[in-house]
Amino acid sequence: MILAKKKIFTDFALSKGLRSTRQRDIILDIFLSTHQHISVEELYLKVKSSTPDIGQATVYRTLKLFAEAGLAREILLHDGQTRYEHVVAGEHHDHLVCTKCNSIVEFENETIEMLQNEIADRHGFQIRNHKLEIYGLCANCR
Amino acid sequence: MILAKKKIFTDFALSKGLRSTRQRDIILDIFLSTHQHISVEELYLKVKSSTPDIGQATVYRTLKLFAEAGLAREILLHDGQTRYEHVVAGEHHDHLVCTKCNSIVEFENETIEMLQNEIADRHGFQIRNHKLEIYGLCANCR
DNA sequence: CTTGCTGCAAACAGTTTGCAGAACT
DNA sequence: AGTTCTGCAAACTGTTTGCAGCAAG
Repeated sequence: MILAKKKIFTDFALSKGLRSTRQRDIILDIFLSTHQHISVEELYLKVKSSTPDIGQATVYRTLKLFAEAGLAREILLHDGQTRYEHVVAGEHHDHLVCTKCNSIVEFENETIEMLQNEIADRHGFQIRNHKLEIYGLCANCR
Repeated sequence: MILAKKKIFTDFALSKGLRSTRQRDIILDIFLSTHQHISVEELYLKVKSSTPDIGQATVYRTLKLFAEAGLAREILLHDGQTRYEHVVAGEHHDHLVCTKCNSIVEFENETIEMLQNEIADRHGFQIRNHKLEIYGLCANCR
């Protein structure tokens, strides 16, 4: 929910002594209005077209903040760009990535999550987050 | 097994009409002698110290060939470098990555692999490979 | 008024590429 | 001989950073 996310960021900003600025508000709004895995460049273009005087360094800096605040997550695919996706509390989805058309299907699987916890426990490892990507051909491309 | 890997590459080279060169042999030897997830830079340094006249462009180009030949796999962690790991036929391991000390523990889990196949089937997706990384704190760092 | 934030441009890091000469078949 | 491969350096791409001015508290 969008308002909830804004609150997460406000709280984070408060706890870190960060200022609330026009740029951050705009970038957050636009980020929240996107879906899936947006690259910094793509987001920058959207921001630019709504508010041309925002620079891309700010977009980079702001997305890092979002990630730190826990409302976005960096993901690395194999296209040389850093992408960000929304973090939804308590939910975690993984990705089927088509290597031909680059489409991405998200899925969730409780059992896999559970197994991961078991594995982590066995190694004395404390999970912060995880990433599962399956590469191959999607239904259309095969 | 090292000889088997060399054969994989020889066969691949043959099928693609690639030449066998001193550089590729040396880089392959050194790559096979490494463990875990070596970055191109690290490998280049090893190569350089054994054979100073090999350039890093060649190392980059050669590692791509290895990946194409199926004996290495590119992995992206969050440190801005592309790393390569060995591909062992029929085996697939995943990673527990410590976000503090950057250590990596490998693990394997049959059940997760199975579940992945199910999920892919359900989406009409044909798996080529996959990547599961769990981030958090290792036993030493927590 | 103080300090953090921003835009700009320059700097950076990792990777790729053009090209002339060397090496393989 | 013909073609692929290599080393070098320059080019590129995505990202980060220094700094002077701007804006929030």
